[in-house]
Amino acid sequence: MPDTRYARGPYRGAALPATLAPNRPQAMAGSGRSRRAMLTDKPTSFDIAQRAGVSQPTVSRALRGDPTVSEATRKRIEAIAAQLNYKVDKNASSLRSRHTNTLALLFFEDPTPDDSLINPFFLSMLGSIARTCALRGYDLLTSFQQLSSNWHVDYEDSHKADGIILLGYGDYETYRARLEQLEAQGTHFVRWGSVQTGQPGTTIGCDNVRGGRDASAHLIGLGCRRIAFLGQVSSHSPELADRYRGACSAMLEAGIDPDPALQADAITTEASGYEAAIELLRRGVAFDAVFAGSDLIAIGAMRAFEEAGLDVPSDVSIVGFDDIPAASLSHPPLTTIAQDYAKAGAALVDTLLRQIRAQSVEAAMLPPRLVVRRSTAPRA
Amino acid sequence: MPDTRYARGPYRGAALPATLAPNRPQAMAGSGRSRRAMLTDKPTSFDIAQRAGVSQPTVSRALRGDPTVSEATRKRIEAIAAQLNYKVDKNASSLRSRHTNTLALLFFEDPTPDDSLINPFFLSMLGSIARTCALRGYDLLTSFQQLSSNWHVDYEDSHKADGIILLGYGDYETYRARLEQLEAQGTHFVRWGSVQTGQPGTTIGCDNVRGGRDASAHLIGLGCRRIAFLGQVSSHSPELADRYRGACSAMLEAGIDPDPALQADAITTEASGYEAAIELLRRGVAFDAVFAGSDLIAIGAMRAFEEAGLDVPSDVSIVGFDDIPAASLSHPPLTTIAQDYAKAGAALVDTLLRQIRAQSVEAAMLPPRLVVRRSTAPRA
DNA sequence: CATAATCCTGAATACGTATGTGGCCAACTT
DNA sequence: AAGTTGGCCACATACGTATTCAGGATTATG
Repeated sequence: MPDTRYARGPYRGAALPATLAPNRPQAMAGSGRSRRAMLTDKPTSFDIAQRAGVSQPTVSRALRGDPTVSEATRKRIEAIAAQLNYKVDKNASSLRSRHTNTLALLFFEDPTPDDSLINPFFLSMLGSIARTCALRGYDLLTSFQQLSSNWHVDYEDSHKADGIILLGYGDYETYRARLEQLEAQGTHFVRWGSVQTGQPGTTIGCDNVRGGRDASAHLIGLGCRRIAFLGQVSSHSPELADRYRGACSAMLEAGIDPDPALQADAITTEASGYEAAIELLRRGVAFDAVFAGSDLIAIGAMRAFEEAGLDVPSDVSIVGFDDIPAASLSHPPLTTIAQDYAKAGAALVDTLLRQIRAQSVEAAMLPPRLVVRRSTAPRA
Repeated sequence: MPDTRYARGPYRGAALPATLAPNRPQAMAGSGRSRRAMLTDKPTSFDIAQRAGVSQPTVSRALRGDPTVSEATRKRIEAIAAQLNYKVDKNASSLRSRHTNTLALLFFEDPTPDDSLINPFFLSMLGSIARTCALRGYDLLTSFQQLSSNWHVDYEDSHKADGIILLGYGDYETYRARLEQLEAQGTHFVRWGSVQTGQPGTTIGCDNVRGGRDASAHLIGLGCRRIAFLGQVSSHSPELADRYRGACSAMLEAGIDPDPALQADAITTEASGYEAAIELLRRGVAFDAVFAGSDLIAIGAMRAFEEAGLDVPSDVSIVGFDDIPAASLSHPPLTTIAQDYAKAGAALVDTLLRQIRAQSVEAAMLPPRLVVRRSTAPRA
């Protein structure tokens, strides 16, 4: 096998024929370019350079605000660029500079690959993330995938994005394996989730323990003593487990012993919340309040209670978590622990950008906020 | 001014010195490349070529399934590429081939640039569009902007995307100007909205007239005779106007004369629906049913009616439009006209792709579907 | 067996930008 | 006035892939 077959470059060291010049010989002295139709061909930095009487590199530098270009030259170039409606070619720019000014958002929800049932909480987050990206001058690539797909490994390798934001619920064991893979690759990424030590990558999340504590404290303050929790508390959904833990600690502080019979598993869907409430009722244990692991669970539970003839809040007070848009539209409007979408999205984007720029990053927990609506009331 | 200053290419036609070869002289015969650290450097098609004993173009062809590459060669190349975890560089690929395999989604909502109040209908659409893009092998760039921004003109010019999907409500006059600008530029785009003749570009939308007719027919079938409409009917929001027109035609067919006093303006928010219902009550005109221009309007109206002591559906039946997730969670669950998100997203993406591929495209209207829940009931 | 058709591959090069380096000129130093 | 500094800019080139063209090898054809 000849060792020159895979050589880079056209001539492999042989002298170049004098009749061949590299790079667009037809554009010599600008004549070739001007023969082309300006209406169909987007202008390039060479076109701008030609009109401005400068070289192409000067155009590139001027448009990016490089201080080595004089003010007068820059102004002139900017004017011509605007006039010709010139836009920097993103692909060429990224190819040369090795960064894309684009972030990727991976949105996964393993148990529910159904279009319409995307958790509203994450959709609100998406809005916030998209807006923050725009403010920072970054584009956002969005993808909805199964957690088990290989989507995440592609994005940096193929230079589509400079970093990845991970958003979603899913089985935490699968999730963790993916995170470790990303970290091993050296991919820049941040995730939204339960903040715990010893996890791969950087996590931004709500202070779920404190949120759970606040929810319980609110109910206890209303005179409730038998507080049920609806939501999975296994290691597969760390957020819900954290919320439960916070709730328990508030109860213990108030001298209430958390009763395992008052906890029923549910995942974050309305249907699952409905089922969990039915299960709770079936057990026949007394309760005067429900802390639901999420708003969707709470809304499902309220439907079950209504069907069972229980009144919210006079028979049972309910607190949710997330403050999704539907929470204020439910009947009655739901008392809940709000997460600040705007801050959360900004924190995710800014942390990722710091990581991309090789600045120090650290996990962060955002404070939740109790929003009292009409699903909770003092005990009679 | 010398006329060679802006010339393309390094030598401006002079004979090339024999000692200089274009393109990576240090990579001659592969030696330069192999000196670099493989762990930090992503492999290129040259690396694959070297290991496979073929040239770089053959690698490029093989990985894109070009039939001129023999099966044996392709298999070998694919194996090596997989082993080295090689990924085609998106920027280089797009730069050379002049297409990006990326679509852009522009999401605007002019009156409400607020993060949290994004219309849930569009968020559901986003999920469907993202999923369809993934199925078609396209990436999706997402942006939330004001309609008045210049976002849309950038995307094709800077070669970030091959086409644009426009989604959102907003003042139709501003909107139309933007559409004309896009068309003049020759940008590939489709929009979701009211399908009308003589509009710039290609529009995909729900058959709003038929939806309005179905909603009214349903109410008439329940014995309602005084049907109010909540929603703007001006040319600024053509969808709502279409829905109203459909409602009126159903009433006329049933021998009912639409009463202008039974129409109150509202935009697509819960708050606006609430206000419109208050306004309707204030007028003191009798009505036995409400057709709301959207689910959010309907939910706001239900809140107003509850506060006014009116029972839904025994005092007044209500029909919404869109079937957003919250519609089934409201109290009572909302009868509404459903739009098929999955089909809508697929239609938008596929129409845009046809346009990009220079195939024939045409506007399309998707059939709506009446979903009866508990906010409507036969008149006593 | 010569010639044509076919198949496969390599050589050469373009895509449009960003950036390291060197050089020219004017404004300064001693 | 000779040397020195910055300020600005042009030159040369790399980034990694896709594509056109031409040619070698193989097979089909007469």
